[in-house]
Amino acid sequence: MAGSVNKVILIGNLGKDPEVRHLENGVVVANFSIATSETFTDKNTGQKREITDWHNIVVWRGLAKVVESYVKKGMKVYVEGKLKTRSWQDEQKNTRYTTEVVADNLTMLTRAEPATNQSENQYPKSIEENKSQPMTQSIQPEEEDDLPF
Amino acid sequence: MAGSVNKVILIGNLGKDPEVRHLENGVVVANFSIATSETFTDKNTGQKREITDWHNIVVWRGLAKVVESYVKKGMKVYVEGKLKTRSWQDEQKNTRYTTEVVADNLTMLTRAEPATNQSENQYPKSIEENKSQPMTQSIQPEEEDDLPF
Amino acid sequence: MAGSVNKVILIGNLGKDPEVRHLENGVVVANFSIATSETFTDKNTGQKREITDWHNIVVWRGLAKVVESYVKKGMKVYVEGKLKTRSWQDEQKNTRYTTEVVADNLTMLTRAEPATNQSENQYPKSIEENKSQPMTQSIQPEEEDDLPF
Amino acid sequence: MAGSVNKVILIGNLGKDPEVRHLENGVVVANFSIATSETFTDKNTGQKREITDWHNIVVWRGLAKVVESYVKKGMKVYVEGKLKTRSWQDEQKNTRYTTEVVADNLTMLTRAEPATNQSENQYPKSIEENKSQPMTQSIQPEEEDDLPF
DNA sequence: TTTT
DNA sequence: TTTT
Repeated sequence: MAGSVNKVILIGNLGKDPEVRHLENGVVVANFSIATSETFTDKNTGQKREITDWHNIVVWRGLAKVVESYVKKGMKVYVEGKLKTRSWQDEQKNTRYTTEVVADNLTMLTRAEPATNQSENQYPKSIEENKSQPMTQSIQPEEEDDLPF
Repeated sequence: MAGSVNKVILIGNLGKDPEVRHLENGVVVANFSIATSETFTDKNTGQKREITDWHNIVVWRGLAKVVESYVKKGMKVYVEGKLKTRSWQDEQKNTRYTTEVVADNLTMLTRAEPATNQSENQYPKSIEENKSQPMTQSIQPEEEDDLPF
Repeated sequence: MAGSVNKVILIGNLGKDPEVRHLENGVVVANFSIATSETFTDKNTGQKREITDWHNIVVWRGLAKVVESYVKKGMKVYVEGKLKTRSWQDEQKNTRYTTEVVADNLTMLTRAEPATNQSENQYPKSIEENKSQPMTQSIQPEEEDDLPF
Repeated sequence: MAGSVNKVILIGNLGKDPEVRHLENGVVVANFSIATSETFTDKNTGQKREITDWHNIVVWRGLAKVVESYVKKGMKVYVEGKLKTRSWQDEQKNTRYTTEVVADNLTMLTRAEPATNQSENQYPKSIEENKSQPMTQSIQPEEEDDLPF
């Protein structure tokens, strides 16, 4: 179909570290999920309540490598991409559907630190060295809080 | 969580007429799906191929009434809303998930004609006359209140 | 500055045919403006009124060539791009500012017909025939290549 | 015109504290500007360069009151709104144009501290105490009514 | 599973 | 005028 648009814009925090796979052909894929939330007033109780939505994000190739190196649990990110629903077979041979956001733009809104498999902060030296490397392409770290006003 | 954004922007065509339900409390809900597509070149064959994605749209209340009256199969619409994934139980008591776009803004990009139950094109005269009228204006939701999505 | 986003999404109709320039270095630039409008109720008179906003669009290179060939006065287009404000000197040597949308994505929402210099509707037959052809496909910037999502 | 869309999405930092005016009819308006930037490689020198764009933001009513209380110089914000160009007369009676983003949604991406008139960091004690409070939640406009932009 |  |  001609003349269509498919665009998703999200800002949210990662619930876990990304899962990164290096495919046999050398292509890299990263998956992670981010939470957004909204507050509303419960009609019955009059109380404020918060609803959290979780969004599955997929990134490919160069962007996946950046995610592998810099994006991790708890960080806030801006994600721009397309909605894609893919089908798969479950164990009972039912067709099931999963909707994901295939991101083609990602900006970190939290200060970046190199991601590690040991997310409990025991960085090996090689990762420390990454700290002094320039950031890859359009993706840059960002200071979110503690501004010196 | 503070500081999150959840926004989807789609332009696509309806595959079928919307399904509209009038709930017992008087609230109206409309569901429909729209297709977006993108073309890409198949790496192996060098051929152009088209991938179509289908998106489930939900609209509530006043916007649902407009959909009921004016939006139907084949029309192209602009939809703006939020990504929501809801869980439900299938017959085998498995938890399953469906992702939808809950729209809070909808603009018809095809000239509107009143929707009918006879979507097979037997328009009464008054509707034929509408064909020469200018396109219906942009539609906004009348309220943004505590919705139980 | 890291972590910034600059995005504009417009759907509107062209007021005039685009102006296209071929620069000495071979680069092509196209300029055109599109109108969006919104209706509101005048507080004093209770009357519905419509406000029209005009937006200056700039497209470069391959996208400008497509605009040159297919986009013309009256067509409805989807435009996605960045806000840019540039300064210039008027005749009295005052610094003045013009804000434009530099588009990197453009989709025709009106059935495309090849643009002509005779925009006053004296279409040669070959263009009339185009009227029955399916809408021209979505136009993407050059860098969107064969991705196997 | 029917079927139009006018949407701007920005993430950037405020260059100065907002200017807030309380109009005679009680309506509040806030103006501020935010910077976005992008980096690119200079074709001639091969050097990385950064271009900063400044965007004029206007917010009305309830949202302006929140800006008055919480948003200030240096903070990073998400802004969603409409592009509006208004004309005015300069001293030489030339018609000039200014383009602004009239925001209807604003989310602080920096931890909020109450704005003060003394923006030179002489916080009274009560405001220091506020520093330990959680970030203000996402801010929505309380109404979308007949605005005289 | 995140975040305030 | 911001930010890194």
